[in-house]
Amino acid sequence: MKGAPVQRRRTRQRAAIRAALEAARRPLSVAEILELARRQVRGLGIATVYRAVAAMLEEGFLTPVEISGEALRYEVAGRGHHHHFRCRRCGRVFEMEGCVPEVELLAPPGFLPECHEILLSGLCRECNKGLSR
Amino acid sequence: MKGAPVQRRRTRQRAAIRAALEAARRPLSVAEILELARRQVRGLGIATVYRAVAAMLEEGFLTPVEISGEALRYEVAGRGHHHHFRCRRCGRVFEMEGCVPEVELLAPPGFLPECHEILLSGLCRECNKGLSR
DNA sequence: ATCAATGCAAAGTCTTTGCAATAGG
DNA sequence: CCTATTGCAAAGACTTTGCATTGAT
Repeated sequence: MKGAPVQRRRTRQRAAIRAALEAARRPLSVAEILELARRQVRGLGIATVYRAVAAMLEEGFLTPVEISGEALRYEVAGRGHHHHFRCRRCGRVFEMEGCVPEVELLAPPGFLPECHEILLSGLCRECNKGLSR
Repeated sequence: MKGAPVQRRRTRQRAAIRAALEAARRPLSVAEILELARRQVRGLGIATVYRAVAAMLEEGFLTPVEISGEALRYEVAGRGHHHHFRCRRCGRVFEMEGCVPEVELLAPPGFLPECHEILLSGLCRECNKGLSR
């Protein structure tokens, strides 16, 4: 159901968007991407970000990270299985390594778990430090 | 900063909304609440659902359940700590008992986890049964 | 020279708000 | 009666789409 792979073109906009996502090392929302990428491409339009993100998701460069109610975020794909930590103070979302596969044992009888997501919330290092001293 | 507790009134609309949430035994989205509650109160407006949900959140009757990207859902509060299972086939979200507190050990050094969410995805009992036979 | 990609503005969604009418206490 | 609540419609916030123009190849 998927036509030709569509030939992409390298544009300043998409390069900036890609760079922002790679540099961030954490999931970014469209608004965050726009803000960061605009530093390199002034006048960058929000629609362009949405379209670029859609294209990058399609090509598999990005993966959606859907954090609780908040705006959908995107991160560079292929970083392997991992989870996230959201800081309740600064609102940023960070990647965490490691996993606790046993969580799938929580599934009720008859249910078939195929994958899982773990999200911790609290204070990130910076905010934790800032408050405690 | 919170004025008087505000006196609530018992209306057919809110009763229907409350009943829908209690009967469902699982987190419902605003759209789901509207659909279910309309069976009892025809002409129920979506704005009323939003306002009722907001009021119920404020009084602590409901808790928001923010499942990955999808619409925010709400469930009756006070059922104790638990997690959720989302069926990728029928889209419903179920409650799961139990917990794996060790997940908080995943937090990076310096980070202070305060709470966590675990979401399993896969097939619910009905969908799993339906497919395997 | 092509046509993918862009920027702007219009169009959609979903959620919130304004307001006159309704109805609970 | 008083005013919280409702339903409708208008207003917002966020995302998608249409289209003429730009720019990568």
